[in-house]
Amino acid sequence: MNLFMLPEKMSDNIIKPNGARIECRFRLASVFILSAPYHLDKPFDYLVDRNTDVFPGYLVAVPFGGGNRPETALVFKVSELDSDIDTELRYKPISRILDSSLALSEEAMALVEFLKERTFCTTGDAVRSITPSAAFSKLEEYIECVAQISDYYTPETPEYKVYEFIKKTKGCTKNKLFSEFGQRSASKILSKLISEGALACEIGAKDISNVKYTVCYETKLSEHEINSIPFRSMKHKEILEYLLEHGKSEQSEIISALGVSSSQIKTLVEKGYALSEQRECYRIPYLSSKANESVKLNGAQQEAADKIIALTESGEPKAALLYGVTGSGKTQVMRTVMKSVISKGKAVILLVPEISLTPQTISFFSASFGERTAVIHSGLSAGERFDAWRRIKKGEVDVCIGTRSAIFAPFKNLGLIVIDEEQEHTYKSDQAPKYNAKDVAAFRCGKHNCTLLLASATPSVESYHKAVTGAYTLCELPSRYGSGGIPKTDIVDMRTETKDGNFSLFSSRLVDALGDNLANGRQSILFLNRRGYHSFMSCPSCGEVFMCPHCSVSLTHHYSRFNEKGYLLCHYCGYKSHIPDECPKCHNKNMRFMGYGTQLAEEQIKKLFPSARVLRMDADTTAGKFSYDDILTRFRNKEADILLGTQMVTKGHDFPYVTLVGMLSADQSLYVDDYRANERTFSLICQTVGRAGRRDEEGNALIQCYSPDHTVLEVAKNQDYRAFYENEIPMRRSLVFPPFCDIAAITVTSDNEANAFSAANKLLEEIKKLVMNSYSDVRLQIFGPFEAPVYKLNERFRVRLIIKCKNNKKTRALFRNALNFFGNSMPNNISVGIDINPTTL
DNA sequence: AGCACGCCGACT
DNA sequence: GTCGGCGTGCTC
Repeated sequence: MNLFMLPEKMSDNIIKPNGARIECRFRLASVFILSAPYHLDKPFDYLVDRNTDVFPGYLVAVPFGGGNRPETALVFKVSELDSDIDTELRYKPISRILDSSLALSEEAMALVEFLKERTFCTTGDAVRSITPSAAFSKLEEYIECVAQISDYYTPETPEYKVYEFIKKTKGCTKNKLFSEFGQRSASKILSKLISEGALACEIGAKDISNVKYTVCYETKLSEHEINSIPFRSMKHKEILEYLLEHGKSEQSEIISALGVSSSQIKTLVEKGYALSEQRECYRIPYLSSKANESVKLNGAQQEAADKIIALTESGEPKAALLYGVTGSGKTQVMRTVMKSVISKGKAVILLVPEISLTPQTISFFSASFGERTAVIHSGLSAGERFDAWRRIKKGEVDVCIGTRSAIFAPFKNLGLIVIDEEQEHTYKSDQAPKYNAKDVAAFRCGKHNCTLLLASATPSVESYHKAVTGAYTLCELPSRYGSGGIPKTDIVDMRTETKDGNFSLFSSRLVDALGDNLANGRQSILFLNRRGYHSFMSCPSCGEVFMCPHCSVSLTHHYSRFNEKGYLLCHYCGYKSHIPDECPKCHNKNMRFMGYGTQLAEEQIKKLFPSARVLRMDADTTAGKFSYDDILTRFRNKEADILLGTQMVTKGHDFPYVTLVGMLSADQSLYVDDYRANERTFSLICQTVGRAGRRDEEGNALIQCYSPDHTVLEVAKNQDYRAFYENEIPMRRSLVFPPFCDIAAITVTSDNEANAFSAANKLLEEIKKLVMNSYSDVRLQIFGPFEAPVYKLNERFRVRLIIKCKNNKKTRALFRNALNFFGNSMPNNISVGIDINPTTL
């Protein structure tokens, strides 16, 4: 039985009497439907005409499902079809081929495969992240009348009415019919009339209208000829003179230069005095104009640059870690290496954290590389993103500067990938596909035989470990650039402040220092970490913080229906504890949850220094598109005395007049529910302290905290990364945290609490079974199921399994297997997701 | 995920 | 009768 549309000429497939087959008219294209959910993300085969050019990587429109609704799909294989009518009838034909300029290259296909394998995402998720998917046109079904409706239907019948409606409406879409006649009856009538041959359905895809054009004009006339024309309007003469002087010019240029209108220029074209031309144009958000100032590298910088350049010339995939404290001149080294690679005709991707992608950063690099620079970041409009992508694909660009997603920039000849501030968590995507740009970078380096350069003043423990163990080449920049030296850093014990009756956010020392700076007309930066939505519990008098006895991360407060106070939970192993009435160490009954915000700090500071000009910078004040940069510029121009903000203030902005930096509470990042708390705190302190005194004046840094004896504070005070690392690595090893394992967070979500838990338990059983049987060589340590940190979100309950594992092929196969166990029918609205090495739990 | 199909109760 | 709600099952 066959319900599909029949191929038109079945006679082509007749088998000859001697048994030899005539070459089939069709081939078979195996495709993935881009909108398919995980369990439907498998190959579907469609017929494609033998004479049509279709190759793996092409995007096509196909009819899908019972209603044959059009779907965009990715072709991954084209194969011969056995010319057997029965076989052929099993497939539907492809509707159409989408613009081949969007087709995925061989490397792009490999990247799709990579993302699917590593992040458990669907083909659609992968394709959307590596192509400018906004360029995909929407598919629509247009209904047309192709024959007279049968006399059988009199004008009163609904069939007749539908037919007439379509006849009246030009380009009637299926949705329009549905809204007019109701989905149920309309679709019934539609399929009836289509099968009777009166109507036909065609899938339309708007071709990429996303390309923007500008009009250019030029003139072939000489000055003499222009002068001899009897112009009615002097404007016309001006325009021609302008064209004579400037050569081929864009319409917008002429308009703004001469104050003329476009119709005046068009008149000249009509009269034959000027020629017009459509030129594809790009929407480029930032333009570089600054001249390239070349800076001489110092000895260590030159040495590091030479070492890395040698790697790029090896013709093999290599990786290097460029480590140097704030102000040691990493950027100069990066730029030198980039220049060297580009001079050899290769392309470079430079990834920076979102927050550092300021016009200053962009122009620093684009000044060196000029017009052949593209910028990609999340704030781009769909059109801008598409344009950048096309320029890169056409080979018009040597450097792509951008945030996470820029790692997919479609260069064909990569020579170098640089990841600045490599420890930043923004390189990990927290939406599907949950990839880490570092992993993608390593993969692409393998494909292109190019070099991966990670740069940081405070490398991640994982990366430094790789450098120490030899997987990465380590390049160190020891000395601080300039004569300022490391700022004088002091730790302020807030416990004594509390004992002395000072309950404000500012210690008396910080107040004094701020007052001095104000009096001397110098600037100060105050940093307050407000990361995370969960509060940990601590004792204000002795600084004790409740930690998980098994994981050395702080316990997090959760609400509970059974106990009004709630309880404390470890997000790594699920350890639960009741909320204590008093501090177990000093028996203080005043235990409290930590956490306060920038607004409170701003209020307090205005009370302390009514005349001070304060700029606040956090997620709230930087909501506007350019407000972030605005604030930084205003501060740099000395329009304020104090810059108060969250992590944004710590990034590598160079403020020459800042001599004082204060961290209001360094502990806030030390006791978050994360095994990387130490690493983050160290990094934050180093970066914050680095803001002070970048020029010749000595800077001062004050670090306020409740646990001044903590090792991390001690080593961060001296900016001693090596000491931090030596302290951290044995802890990671003994507690089994990365780099000594990988962490898979499996989240089961359901609108029903009990269902979520039972599904998580089923999944747990399934994983255990798999480990017992065919995956006996996979070693896992499983925790849970327990409530996810955000237990209830959007009326859905989230339950977690945390699995320590080794992220390799076999382990991923096991997870995939376990996921497929839920397989085709996910019961009761349950969904499951895996995040490997998530940044936040 | 969508969408059809089928079963059921409510209603012009 | 028919419209519209929801449960079930399928998608080349």
